[in-house]
Amino acid sequence: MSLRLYDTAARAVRDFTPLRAGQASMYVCGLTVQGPPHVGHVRAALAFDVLRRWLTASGLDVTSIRNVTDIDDKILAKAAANGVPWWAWAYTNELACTRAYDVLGVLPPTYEPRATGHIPDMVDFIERLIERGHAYAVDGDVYFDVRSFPGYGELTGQRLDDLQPAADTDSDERKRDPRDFALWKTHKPGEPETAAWATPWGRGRPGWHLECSAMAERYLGAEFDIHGGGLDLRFPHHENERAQSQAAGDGFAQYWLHNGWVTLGGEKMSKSLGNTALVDEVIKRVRPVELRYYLVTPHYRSMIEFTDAALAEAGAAYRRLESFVRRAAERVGADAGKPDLAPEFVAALDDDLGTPAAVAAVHEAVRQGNTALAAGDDEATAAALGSVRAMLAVLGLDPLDPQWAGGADDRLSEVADELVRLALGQRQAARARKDFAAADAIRDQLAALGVQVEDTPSGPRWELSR
RNA sequence: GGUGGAGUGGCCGAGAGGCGAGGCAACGGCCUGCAAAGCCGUCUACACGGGUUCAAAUCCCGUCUCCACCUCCA
Repeated sequence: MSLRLYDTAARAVRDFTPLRAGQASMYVCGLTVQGPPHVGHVRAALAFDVLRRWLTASGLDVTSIRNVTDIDDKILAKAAANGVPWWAWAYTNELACTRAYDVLGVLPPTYEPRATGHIPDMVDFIERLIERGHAYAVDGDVYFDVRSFPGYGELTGQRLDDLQPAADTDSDERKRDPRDFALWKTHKPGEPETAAWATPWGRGRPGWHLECSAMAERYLGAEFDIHGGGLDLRFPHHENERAQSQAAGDGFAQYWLHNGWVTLGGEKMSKSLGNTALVDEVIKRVRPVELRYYLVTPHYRSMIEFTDAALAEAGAAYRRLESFVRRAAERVGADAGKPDLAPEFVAALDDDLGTPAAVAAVHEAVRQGNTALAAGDDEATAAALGSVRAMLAVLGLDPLDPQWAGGADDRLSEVADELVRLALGQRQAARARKDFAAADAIRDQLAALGVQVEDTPSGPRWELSR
């Protein structure tokens, strides 16, 4: 395979060579379930969903792990503020995230572990770090000793002495270095008893970074291929993960991939800034598949500005592709044509997941398909249809995938189709006798109902206008 | 203070030394009874100032503007 990926650690595009031939392993940082997901969150999931689909399409057996962080300071704080148990708060939001992923066609990972389900793994991990001299316990807290690990900062090119001192207020005195970070936090008065687990250092809860190291090792082994997440996770989260795991003796990730932001008003969409567009809200205004197209079409490392106009354009562009697929499928059958990927499409995705050029290849195939359709060339139409559907499937955007079909084949829509055809029959009769006023009146009435009529060489067809 | 990004045509959004990505919108044409859809064509852009080169959006130097990370963040 000739896939090349941009590796944050190398600051360069590198040939992708899996550790185990024929297989690929990826760990993607999922969400801290402190609130419902916004568009930025799902962009990350979608970026790695496309990567996963492309690895699979390239013939690799992919194991994909995406974690859920279900215990942390903000979850405790927000749950308390809302008067519900922290675990209920976390689970409610986890379900909301899962719904958002599902509605956008993000394939479920091979496994989705939760931090709270892996406390023993974390305790083992901490013990290993202490034995190796990379961690120390103070009053029930355990810290990673950054000075003990010479490679600290290599992932993001930071030098320890250049970092702003951590603004951690309470525990500076007890740390060997201000940048030392918590592996384990002791239970504090006022925190729920249910948010504490027994350990050799006393009751407490895990620090944020540790869970990923422990869970990646459990499910993917000491070494694995790809570690992904949002750009904001590079430092400190991924730097710390890398330090922990390598200090503990693991090879850890071979490639580090980071996706860019979704911005709103020029600034990163984020919970703390409050400039978020929640997935649930957005999909009331646009179809989920159009939101997916908007998020998947730009390069995954680019920042994209979230605006209504951009979203509308993405919808229009997608409808062009969709329209061809539907018209071609009506003509030659949905499964006509071989699922051949255009060489430009393959080359584009192999080049660090170049979805923009890949999408351009899809549009080119659609243009050829439209020409074939207009010429009544069924063979060429079928070839284009097979190719377009296969390419869109890699991007998770095949309009005929059951994911996007949306309960179309129930009795009600059958009846609706018959009724529209009845009206269209009247219109055809009027056209035949050159009574265009009557014909146009029927078309206008249908349009008023949201039914858009098109006359094609093989007769009129209709669809709901959007 | 340290680290890393970005500025592209009316708009979105790629590219990263020479061959006009793609889409959206607009306009013209073909098709159509008229439309719609589709196809063809038009709109020759790369923040600014220097430099290197036969050739720069792309490399180098400088300037401006914006964003992000170093504290929780996809």
